[in-house]
Amino acid sequence: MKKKATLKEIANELGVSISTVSKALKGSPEISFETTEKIKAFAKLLHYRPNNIALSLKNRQTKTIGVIIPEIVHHFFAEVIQGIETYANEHGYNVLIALSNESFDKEVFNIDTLASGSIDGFILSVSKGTLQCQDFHHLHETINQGMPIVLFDRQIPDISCDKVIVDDYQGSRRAVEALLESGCKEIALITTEDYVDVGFKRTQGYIEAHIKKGMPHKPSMVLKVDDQFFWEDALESLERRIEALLRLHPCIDGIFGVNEVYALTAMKVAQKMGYIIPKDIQVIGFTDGVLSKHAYPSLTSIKQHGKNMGREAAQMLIQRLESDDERPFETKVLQTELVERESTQLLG
Amino acid sequence: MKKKATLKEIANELGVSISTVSKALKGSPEISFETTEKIKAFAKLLHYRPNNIALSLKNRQTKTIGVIIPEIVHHFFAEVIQGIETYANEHGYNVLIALSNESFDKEVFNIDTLASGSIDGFILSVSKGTLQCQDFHHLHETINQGMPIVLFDRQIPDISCDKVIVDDYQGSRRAVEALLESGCKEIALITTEDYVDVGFKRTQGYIEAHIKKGMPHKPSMVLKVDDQFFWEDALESLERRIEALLRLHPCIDGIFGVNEVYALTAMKVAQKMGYIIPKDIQVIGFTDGVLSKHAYPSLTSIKQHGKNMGREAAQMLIQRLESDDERPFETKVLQTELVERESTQLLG
DNA sequence: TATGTTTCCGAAAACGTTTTCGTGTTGAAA
DNA sequence: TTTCAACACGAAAACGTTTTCGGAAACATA
Repeated sequence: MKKKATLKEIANELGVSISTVSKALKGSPEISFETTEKIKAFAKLLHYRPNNIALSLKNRQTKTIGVIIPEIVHHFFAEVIQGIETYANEHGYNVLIALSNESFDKEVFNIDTLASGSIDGFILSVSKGTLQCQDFHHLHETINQGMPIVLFDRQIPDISCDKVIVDDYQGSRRAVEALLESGCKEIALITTEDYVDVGFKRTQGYIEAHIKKGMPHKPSMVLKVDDQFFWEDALESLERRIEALLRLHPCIDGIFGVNEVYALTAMKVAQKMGYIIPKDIQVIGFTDGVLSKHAYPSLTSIKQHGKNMGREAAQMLIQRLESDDERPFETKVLQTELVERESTQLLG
Repeated sequence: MKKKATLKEIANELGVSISTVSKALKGSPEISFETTEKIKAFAKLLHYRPNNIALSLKNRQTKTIGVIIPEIVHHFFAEVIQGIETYANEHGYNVLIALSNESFDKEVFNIDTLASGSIDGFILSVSKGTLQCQDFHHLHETINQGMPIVLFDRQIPDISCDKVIVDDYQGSRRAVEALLESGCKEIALITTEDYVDVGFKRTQGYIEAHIKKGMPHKPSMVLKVDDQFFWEDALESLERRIEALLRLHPCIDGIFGVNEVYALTAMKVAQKMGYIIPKDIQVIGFTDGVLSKHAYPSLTSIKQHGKNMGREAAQMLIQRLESDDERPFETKVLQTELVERESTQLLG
């Protein structure tokens, strides 16, 4: 590896001072035309590129915000990042992304490395690993250290920072209500274990919808899937469990999946078993992503407006970065939208 | 925003020197036990976190590699990043991701900001915008500046750096040959415009397969889609064009899509028109991602081994970073694999 | 000639850290 | 008492910038 050119080298070669080089390169009127030209030409020859890191050392800010997400394949996270990027770029900030891969250790590591100089603030969605071990010391440390954090999507209590979340409860309730209103009597729920906050809330919405409509909800119609590890045959295992559920309850005429994959897999299993979608069984998923759109039949789902979420998060962070007053921390709750496609026959 | 604690502050408060604080915090035996304890306690109180940026200024390296990808929603890119991360972490490097959103300007901007201090080297897949305007000055500058680059997936000629690519030509040829061998007579191709390198190569493979098998290939069976802009009704437009193609050639009994979405959409349209997959029409897609797996019927496709690609890229980059000798630049060509699922009835 | 005003440039500090090389104090061995 | 090592700590340089301040030279004015 060649080493990089510096102001000092240019200055030495040309027999001028470092300050002169710096000013010339910035086009300062202090420096004469000839000197400026000479320096610029030589800098170009050496492929000089200023070292911003030295700069941020001086300025104590990097104009960069760090985003840490648990997973990159997730369409929802991709949308959020789009939203963050758009807003951040409009306001002169750059965005850097790092992955936690749902692991507590990697989350801590990434926060540590980024927090120490590379960025001005964080936008992050905590990993499942962190949610499980309930260890938030890294977040507290970062906040105490004076670096603002905005949490999105996955909620955690007892942490003092801005948050943007989706109204999972409402969204899920409306979806299940819509199914009930369109005539479904027996709606299965495919959800995660309760320690995943969003899974829990969506489950709550499912239950509340039944209560509100005066319908009974049977716990045996709820399938809780532990998706902690993405082992090889996770999908097959899921399919088998769904098939068992459908065999056990032939009366099922509606399925609500707490995410795209659950809903889609359920639809696939049902189709293989001979059910016609949406005639025999109607299906709704949470999180509106590529899978829903490209499925056959395409999947009715609850859209989370990931871009908005990203925008909101970026806005909250940048506001806090650029003001000195200590405003109280906010929590923004974003509403969802029911996008109807071919997997349902809803009313209205 | 609170300001961050520094060594100097700790030193002043405790009436010792900066060097003493630094050494104490690092657990140097030079410093007495009591002093060390006192300093550590106080540092904790102040939520001190060392500023790595100052360090990388000294060391002239950051142990971080930058990855720039055109899009984040793409499953293939996600896999590549997984591969990069795994290898990089194993070798003590951190990974930072930035997005170009297929835009030339953003690619340049990201390279500029990252290149100036934050990272030691790049792994990147050039944006479509860059491919179109054919302006590679930012890459040349970065390389000349002494920062190594590894290009992956999308090829560009005349640029001196390491590259990792998929054998698009072979992969595509094998897929089409497999279709022909299983009895297909009329295979439609859905591909991109030729300026997208991978699209072009996959098209070549399609043509060569026909030539090798002594089958005629009709240009009218090839649908070239311009996917440069993801405008609102891109999908509907694609569907209409595929439908038109199928109506024009009722004899079509095989479809090869140059990516997941093309193949999947084709399958969906065919199903809507009453064709049974794979009995009436067999379908294969390039790029094996989530969509293929979750489709119904699931899609036979050409797996690109994104993780391997990421590993290879990371390995090449780190090797170059850690050795001084100027090895000649390499280009690694990775083979593909045909993953058979439900959308085909291949032989053997 | 003496004074003021440009014009052009350099010295030096600052940012936060690590590290090398002192230096002063102790205690022990000669 | 002298000599030496061990110990505990500090001073200062270095990394690459920007910026403030100052100063020398050239020129114009009185």
